[in-house]
This record gives sequence, structure tokens and C-alpha cells, in this order.
Amino acid sequence: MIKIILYEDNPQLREGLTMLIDGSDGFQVLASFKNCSNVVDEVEAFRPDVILMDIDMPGVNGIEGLKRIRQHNHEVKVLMLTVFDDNKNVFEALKNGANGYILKKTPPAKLLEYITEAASGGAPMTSSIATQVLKMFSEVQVPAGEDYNLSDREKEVLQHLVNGFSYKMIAAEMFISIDTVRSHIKKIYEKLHVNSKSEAVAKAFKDKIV
Amino acid sequence: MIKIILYEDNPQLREGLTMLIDGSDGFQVLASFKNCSNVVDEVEAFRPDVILMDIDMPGVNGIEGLKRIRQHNHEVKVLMLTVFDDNKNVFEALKNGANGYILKKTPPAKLLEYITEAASGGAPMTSSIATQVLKMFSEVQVPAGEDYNLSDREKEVLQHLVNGFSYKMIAAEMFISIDTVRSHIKKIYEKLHVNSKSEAVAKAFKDKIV
DNA sequence: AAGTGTTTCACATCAATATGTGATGTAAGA
DNA sequence: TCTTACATCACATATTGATGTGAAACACTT
Repeated sequence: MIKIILYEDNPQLREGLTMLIDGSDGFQVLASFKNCSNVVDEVEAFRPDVILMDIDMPGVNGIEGLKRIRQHNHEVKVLMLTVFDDNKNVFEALKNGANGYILKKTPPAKLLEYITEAASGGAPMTSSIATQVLKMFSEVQVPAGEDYNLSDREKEVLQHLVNGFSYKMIAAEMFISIDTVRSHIKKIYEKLHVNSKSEAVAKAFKDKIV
Repeated sequence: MIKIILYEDNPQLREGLTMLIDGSDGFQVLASFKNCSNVVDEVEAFRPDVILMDIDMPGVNGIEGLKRIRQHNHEVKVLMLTVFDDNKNVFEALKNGANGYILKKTPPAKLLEYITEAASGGAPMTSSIATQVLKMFSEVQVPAGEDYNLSDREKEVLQHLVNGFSYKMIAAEMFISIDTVRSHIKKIYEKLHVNSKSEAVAKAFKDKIV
């Protein structure tokens, strides 16, 4: 028996979902609420397995509710429920520990399947959501993975620059003269197409050279 | 009719999958291969809708195959197929534009459903994989998002530093004297607990101040 | 009204950095 | 062998940066 709490501001939908889920074998709706004002206490009191959480709610919305829940409880599965698959909310929800993200237009049979999946540790997602998630991953990619052809020694020097070492310190650290350090740095600037330490350090981070 | 190419080094599994898929209505296996050596040419020649790609293959593996495909083709849907849901491969695959990631133990009916989902632009994932993906998201979270209490003006100066501006340039840019710039920078160093421009720039990136 | 933090400016000094020019030895490739 | 890239060192000089000390104007809070 999977125990469920439901958060949904629309009374009709709240009633409908409750009847659908509660009327199905193996599912029990413990309670339903129209907003997340007291979400922490409610979760504490009812100890559900799965929470169905609408995103758009007046007062405390679903994302905020999720955050509050996760401040106290990392066990309960939270399934986000929404009309739109807008990028920003999806990312926010997942980042804050949602266990799944499904659209309200999901057919009833599929919804029950998703709840079951969430309860057993899965991460059900409507396919359009999943597609977005994948897109976020590929967007993380470095545009062209620029290489700059830094030699090993040059990378080493750049690493020290990033750590805030002075030329003198780098020289001591690498057992070379300060002039050699200069020479390396000059070369690094050329290769990175920059002309100051700050830019080199910034570029090192941006392009994940270090 | 969904057209499919299959990459799988195990002959039994390759045959089995081919028969299963090709024998189902609406699915057609155009060809199957035991490695990705000529993946680019093969995709070009057969123009499939979906590619089922095993990860572990001798020679050119699935991840590498995926990369090669994506260098030329961003349209074809690539479904990664694997025995293990090991973190590293999942991330690599998704980062390189895989459209889905499913385990080989997926039951036949579910497999066909996943292929259909991929073909229609979805992103099918075995639930254990989806869980991992979500975990990666929540791990991306900034530890505590340190604040450092930089004033607006100080943030502005820091931003310029990151862009590689000299004190003189910052002064000109902000219509203040170079001494004021110095004063701001001094304060920034104090607040960030650093004592050089490079460290400040590095910290700005690390802690996402800029 | 006194205190606090921000923003602004000034003068001074020493350390560090950027840039140019030039040179040597070594290892890998064409 | 000749070339190229790398790593090393040297000398010179102008600019920039780090740090200290001091101070005035302003907004906001107590």
C-alpha cells in the first residue's frame, strides 16, 4: 500500500486525483491540501511514501514546498505535477531533490504507474520533461572544447597562477628561474589570446583548463 | 515504420534483439553491427530513425560511436543500451547527446515502447538511470552559495577584474579615480579573504559571484 | 544625534607584472 | 639533417598592483 499526500490548489482536480488514486488497489491518499503553507508539519504528521506536488499554487508554491520538505526529509518521494514543462521550473525542481516530474495531462493509468515507480526509488518523468533534462546535459558541454595546446609545463604554471601564486613563488615551486616563469606566462598569454593574468585565470576557469 | 540500426557485440543478443524488433509491427531493423568502426558511414548509408547502441563493445565502444555520430548527425535518435548503470558512462552518454539510456534487462514490450518513445522525440530512461540523472542535478547545487556581503559597487569592480581590466581601465569605466578603485579592491580582498587579483578572480568563479 | 557601512578621493612607497629582445640545449618529426 | 616546439635563462624598463594612512560625504539604523 503506497501512502500519498496531495498538494493541488484546484478543488476539482484535487478531488478527481484523490478519487482516482484512492480508488485504485494498492494506493491510499492520506490527505490533500490546497497549498504548502504547513507542508513540513503535514509531512511529519502523515508520513506518506509519495507526495504529489503541484507547481503552480497560490501562496507557497510547489518548488518552495519541495525545498521546505527537503530541509527536513530526504526520504519521502516528491513527484512534481504541472501543466507546463517550462525549463526553469523543471530545473529548479530537480535541483532541489524532486523524484520525478510529470505533466497533469498524463493519463490515469500512467499516473498510477509513475507513482509506483517513484515509491520504489525510480524517477518517473514525462518524456517531454526527460528530453529537456537531456538537453540541459548536452548544453553543459564546452562549446568546442577548446584546447589551446598548452604544454604540460605551461598548464602547470597556469595552475599556479590560478592559485594566486606570484612569479617568484611559482619559480620556487617549479625549481626554475623567475625569468623562465615569465617566458612560460608570455607563451600562455599568446596561446590563450589574452594579455593579463586576470584574463588568463578567468579563461582557465571558463574553458575548464584547470 | 520505425527504422532501426543495432550495434551490439554479443552475437546471441544481436540476433535476439533483431528478431524481437524486426518481428514486431511498425519496427524494421535495417542492419546490425558488432562494433562502431564504421558507424558514420553506416548511419549515412542506412539513414535509420533510431540507433540502439551497446556501450561495452571491443574496438570502438558505444560512447565513442555516439560521439562520432553526433559529429555529423544530430537528427538520428540514439538509445544507449547497457548492462550496468554506472555513473560515469551515463553522464558521458547524456553529455554527448544520447536520446535515452536503457538497461539490457528491460523486458521486450518495454523495449519496443522505449524505441517508439525515442523515435517520437522523447527521452526514455530506465528508472534506475533516471534516478541517477536526478542525483547529478541535485549534486550540482552550490554548497552554501557563500555571500561575502560584497556591496554593489564592489561586485562591479570584481566583475571588471574578472574581465581583465587594469585599475586604470576600471577607473575610467566606472567614472571614479584609480585610488577609489584601489580602495574597493582592498575591501574586496578583505571580504573574500584573499590577497591577490588572481585569487579574487578564481574565487569569483568558484563561488559564482560573477 | 551618534554610530555604521558604503562610496568616494588623495599621497606615498615598494613589490610585482608585462613586454621586448636575445640566447642555449634538447627532443621529436619531416 | 633541418625544422619546430619546448624549456630554460638573462637583462632592461615602463606599467601596474598591493598596502598603509587619512579623510570627507552620504544613507540608514538605533
